[in-house]
Amino acid sequence: MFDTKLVVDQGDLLQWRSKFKDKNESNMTHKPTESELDILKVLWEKGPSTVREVNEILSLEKETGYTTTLKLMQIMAQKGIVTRDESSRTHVYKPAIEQKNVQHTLLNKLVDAAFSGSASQLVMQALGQGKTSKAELEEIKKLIEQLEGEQK
Amino acid sequence: MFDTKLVVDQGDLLQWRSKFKDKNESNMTHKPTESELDILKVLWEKGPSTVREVNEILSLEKETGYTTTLKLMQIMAQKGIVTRDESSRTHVYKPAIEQKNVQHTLLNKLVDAAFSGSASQLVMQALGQGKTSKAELEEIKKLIEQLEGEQK
DNA sequence: ACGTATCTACGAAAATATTCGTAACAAAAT
DNA sequence: ATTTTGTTACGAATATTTTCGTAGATACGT
Repeated sequence: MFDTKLVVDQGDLLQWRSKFKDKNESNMTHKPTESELDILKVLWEKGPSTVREVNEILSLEKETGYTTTLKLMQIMAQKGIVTRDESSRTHVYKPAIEQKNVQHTLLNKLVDAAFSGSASQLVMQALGQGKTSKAELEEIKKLIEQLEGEQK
Repeated sequence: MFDTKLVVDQGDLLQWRSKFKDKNESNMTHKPTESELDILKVLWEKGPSTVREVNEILSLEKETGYTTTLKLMQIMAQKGIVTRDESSRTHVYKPAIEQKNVQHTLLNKLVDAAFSGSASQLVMQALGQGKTSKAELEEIKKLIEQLEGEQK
């Protein structure tokens, strides 16, 4: 028997794994990379956009080559983080994951990684920065009261 | 005139920049990598520790080679993220940056990256997860009231 | 029709982060 | 004294993320 087909190096294996993931766990908790998140941010805020539009906005912050943005968005499409409308020549991309979901994932990661798992620590640190307006504080207080009511 | 010394490629330049940073901005906002953060977490929680101790704890979560942990901690020492006591043969490492600082940095990064700059959005999302006890909610409410008092 | 601008696809280089093998040495055990 | 164990240092291999150059195709202006 030949075993040629069974010879697989680790690199291939890892690549295969991530492809598998992509296909089968489309509703998993995506962890966009930092650059990907930058792009998502634009799409969430501005709605469906072309590569050029996204690149223009990113360029305000940071020198960013057009093909760099293009490539990233292509990768994101492949990963299922965004979808794109290819009906016209210049494709239009939109997010395929909700901002809420990503917030949820990253928040938990942060709580776990830097706040010893204590969400309230994180909240207090966040409030302590003085960036929160009186109205927002009121709103948060309301939420807390509501939550306290729910708890038995 | 010779201009040989002025020929510098981009790779070198970037490397030089990061070295410069390391030397001169020791109190800058360090952005530990994910692995580095894992290690810091242990050091913050357990206090000064040896590589073996850290590695043992990390191994509970995830297969982690001893020399991998060692190398990471050496790099961190070089970056100034940790310091180490070399007086005995087995070095003892301790954090050189405060958990508060890292929390602050990462929190701001997250607010900016995923919450469109709105800290209150983040807070509400965090509270909404139902992971916060009644006592903690009370504490947060007190903080809010205190903050409201301060604001003119 | 021709040239210019714009777009996608793609591969590969560069930058960054992580993992690990090996050597050298010191301490401890036998 | 010799072996075994534990430790650091270090370089290199892997993996991941980011950047970019180039080719080919399509639209647009003249």
